[in-house]
Amino acid sequence: MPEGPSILILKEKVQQFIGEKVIAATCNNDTLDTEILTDQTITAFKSWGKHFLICFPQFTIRIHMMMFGTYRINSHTEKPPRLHLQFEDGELNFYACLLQLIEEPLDKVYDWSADVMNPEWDTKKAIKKMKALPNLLACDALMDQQLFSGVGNIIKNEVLFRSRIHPESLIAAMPSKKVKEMINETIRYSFEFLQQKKKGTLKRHWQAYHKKECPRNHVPFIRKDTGKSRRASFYCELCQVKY
DNA sequence: GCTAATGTTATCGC
DNA sequence: GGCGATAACATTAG
Repeated sequence: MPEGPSILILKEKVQQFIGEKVIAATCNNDTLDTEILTDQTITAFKSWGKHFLICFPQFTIRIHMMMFGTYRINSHTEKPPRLHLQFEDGELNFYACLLQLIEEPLDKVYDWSADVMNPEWDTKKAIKKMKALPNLLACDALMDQQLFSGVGNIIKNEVLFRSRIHPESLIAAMPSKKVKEMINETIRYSFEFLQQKKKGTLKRHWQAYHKKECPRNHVPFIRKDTGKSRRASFYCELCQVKY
């Protein structure tokens, strides 16, 4: 279900529960002791990349949707939710996700400047981190959640196509101007993704992801599992330069 | 009915 | 112990 932008949409949709007290909570496996949630009041919803964070006064619940995670707000499906939060007036349900209790302060756990959609995003820091990885490929860099938290396979493919970079390019071989261009496009496209996802027009505007041919010169796209993660890349050998 | 897919973590073998 | 490769998990549109 989610790359970073989809988590921002979730965060927006649950704003009504801030300040609400959990009157009951359940978990359909034993990955979280939900007893600690009873009578606790939600102080905030936060996100770091693909992590969705439900904040309580003394701790935070981390939710990761993986590939197939879903949620329902003030409704539920026929299946028992992984996490169910019952409020006086409403309910929140999460399915097929990973749950984790965080007891440390979030600022100690998360580097907010690594989240491509966070206002604290830090391009210079990202470049510095990439320089420490001499064999890093562009496709792996974008998928690395420590470098570009929130980027998934869709954003990766669209960014590489739009900035005309071959997925198997060596970051260290790219001119610094090109690296910056890739980073700027990552931020820009992530927000475009957000707007289009909200409008329901996301798929319609894909230029590379799952596309058959290059919209620039109409040659067939190469589809190849690339990089350490071996995730599918869709790219044009004519216009995407391999550094 | 089968396949593939927006992802991460655990485990195995070297 | 560290590394990479592989398996495991879980959902649903097409």
